[in-house]
Amino acid sequence: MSLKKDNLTKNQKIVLDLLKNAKEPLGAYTILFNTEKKGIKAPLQVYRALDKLIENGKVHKIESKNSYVICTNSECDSLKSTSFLICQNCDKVSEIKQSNLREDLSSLSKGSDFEYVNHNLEIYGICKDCTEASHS
Amino acid sequence: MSLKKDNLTKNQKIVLDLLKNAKEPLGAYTILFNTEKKGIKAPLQVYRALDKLIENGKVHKIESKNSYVICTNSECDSLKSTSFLICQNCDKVSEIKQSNLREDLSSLSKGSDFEYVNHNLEIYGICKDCTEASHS
DNA sequence: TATAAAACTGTTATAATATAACATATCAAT
DNA sequence: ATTGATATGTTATATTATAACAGTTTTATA
Repeated sequence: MSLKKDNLTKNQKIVLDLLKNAKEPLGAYTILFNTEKKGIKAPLQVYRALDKLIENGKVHKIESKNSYVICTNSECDSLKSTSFLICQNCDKVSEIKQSNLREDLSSLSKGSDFEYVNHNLEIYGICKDCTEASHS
Repeated sequence: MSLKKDNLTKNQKIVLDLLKNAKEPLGAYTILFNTEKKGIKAPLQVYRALDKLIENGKVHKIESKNSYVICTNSECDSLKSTSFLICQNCDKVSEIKQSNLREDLSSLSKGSDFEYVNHNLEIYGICKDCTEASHS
């Protein structure tokens, strides 16, 4: 029957759990330091877990920060494309869920005779909370 | 009179010249190895030159590749935002020049109560040349 | 249920990317 | 000429990521 098992392995669960509770993106070595008590001892164990979690679409990498966040986009149709709003003040990251972004970028690419496959969008600015805080 | 001098320094020129002639994005250490004959001897000299060139908008960093390209966008209004088409086949990079992208992303951000400042967009796919080559 | 293939683990070492710290030199405005 | 800002040269080190290899567990199926 070969029902592809989707369960996570021990190390993958440890890393995913940490990211679930993180308030901002975490670097691989921050993940390492915070999972040592749970048995993860070497960078490779972290990177291997991250690789699989990214492959599954459960985690994304923020390229411009070399750090990792949990996927919060339940309708994440495209595993390989990512779109983020990153607050320059508090470092919080939120995922953009607008579904037509993919189509928009695809047709934008077509305008340059470029065949779109996936994308990585990182928008920097100030989040709502920080804007409000500065007005008070 | 204090006319802000915009001329580049020796190291900045060396690095910029190399990038001008590059067919694809170059990593900092590739830049280092290729400028040693011109007198650049240490990573820091490369990184410092790159920092300034990026600040001037003459060079951009491709975050997902940790590499650097010359700015080819003459109307580059926003020094800090970048938008690229990156060919997965030949590694060639072209800059997107569509001027309303900035506005589009800004209003997209507003929809999430996020105050847009700048962005970094990396679209992966297949360039025209590679598409044509594969059909022949 | 034996077994082979595939996936995951543990570990050590090392590669690739980037910055800190400090001394000196050059530039540019008064 | 002097000062303040900016650039340079250099050594050391920090940060991020992968290679290589041996051993173990899981999974599919013969």
